[in-house]
Amino acid sequence: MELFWLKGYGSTSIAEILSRTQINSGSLYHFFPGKQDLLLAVLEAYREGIGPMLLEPAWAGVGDPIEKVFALLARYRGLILETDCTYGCPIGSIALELHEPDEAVRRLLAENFTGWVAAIETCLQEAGDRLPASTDRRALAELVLTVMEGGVMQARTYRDVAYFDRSVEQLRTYFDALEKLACAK
Amino acid sequence: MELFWLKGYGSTSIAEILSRTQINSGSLYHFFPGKQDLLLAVLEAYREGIGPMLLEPAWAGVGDPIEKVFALLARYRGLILETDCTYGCPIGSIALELHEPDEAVRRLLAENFTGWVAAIETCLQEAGDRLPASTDRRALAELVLTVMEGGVMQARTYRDVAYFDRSVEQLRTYFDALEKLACAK
DNA sequence: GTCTATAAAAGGATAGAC
DNA sequence: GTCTATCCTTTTATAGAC
Repeated sequence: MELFWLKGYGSTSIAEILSRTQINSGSLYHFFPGKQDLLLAVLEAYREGIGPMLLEPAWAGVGDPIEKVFALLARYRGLILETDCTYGCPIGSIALELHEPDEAVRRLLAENFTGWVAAIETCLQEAGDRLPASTDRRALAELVLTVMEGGVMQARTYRDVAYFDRSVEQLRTYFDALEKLACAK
Repeated sequence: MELFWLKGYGSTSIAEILSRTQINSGSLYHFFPGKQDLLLAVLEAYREGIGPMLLEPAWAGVGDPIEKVFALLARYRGLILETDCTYGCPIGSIALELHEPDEAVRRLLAENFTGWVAAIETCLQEAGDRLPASTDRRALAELVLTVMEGGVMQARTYRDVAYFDRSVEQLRTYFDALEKLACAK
């Protein structure tokens, strides 16, 4: 999991995985028929971890549903800082690295996005009439993912978290405008 | 250029480049000392092509500066459709594929983003007081790039252009809100 | 500058004893 | 289930004649 995140799927060799885990070739291949099966397992682990490993820590002590959205983005900001601005979303990176993924891999990538977006969408629904009734909450939740992925990509390319911050700040301005619109009605 | 776009940098072999171009190994290495030098040349070509190959075609017949922003996004929508929703931005894909790029590569990736964003920023400045004076035009231009990259990533992962469309539609709503704000003042 | 042949290493995966 | 040894392919890059 960590090697695929740090180096990417293609650039991680089986030899490196064996050395890192102190496992022998025979044992690994006993459980995982091929390298791609390792990727499938990793993507399943990410999917299962969205709640307990990502959202719950990010949302500890945060009750307001709209603040939850920005608390999650703040968590990514922390990851960017912790990695000296080299952070890449493991799902997004693999989604762009693999140009002709197996259908099973593609589906797991999509399921990861869907799980993430669904959690945000729930927040936006909890926000009720603080957002305009006309707002497509799913589309807005997808925009939040878009902002995270696009912000992470630019922060990493420039090695500067300010690129992430500016996109998030624009998203905040958009939310403020939506709240104002909902209020006016 | 095309092979790196279609297959990624790591998954494109020199042998494939030789076969595709009908060039022999000796000739290629005479001009390009190593594979990475090919990547540098490709990234320079993309940078030089932003205007003539991307913006000018996308903006043909479009005068309104804000419509130019969405015309460019519409161009990407066309690319997504032309590739059966497998389109990946060549710059963004390589930015996420390479986890420890050479400084020269990283800088060229950043320069590509900067050129793209600068063109959008110019549009936003041309929009003048149709946007609030308080709007950070650079940050907003970066958000446009963010939306393109995030939208392309999701459309590709889901193999469905609707994911791109929804993020762009949200961006449009944001622009509408900004224009309304500017008008009210 | 271009050609063919090939080096040298790294890659994923397997064999077969234990 | 785990161990060591190794197979076979692919990969980037080079050698050296022309």
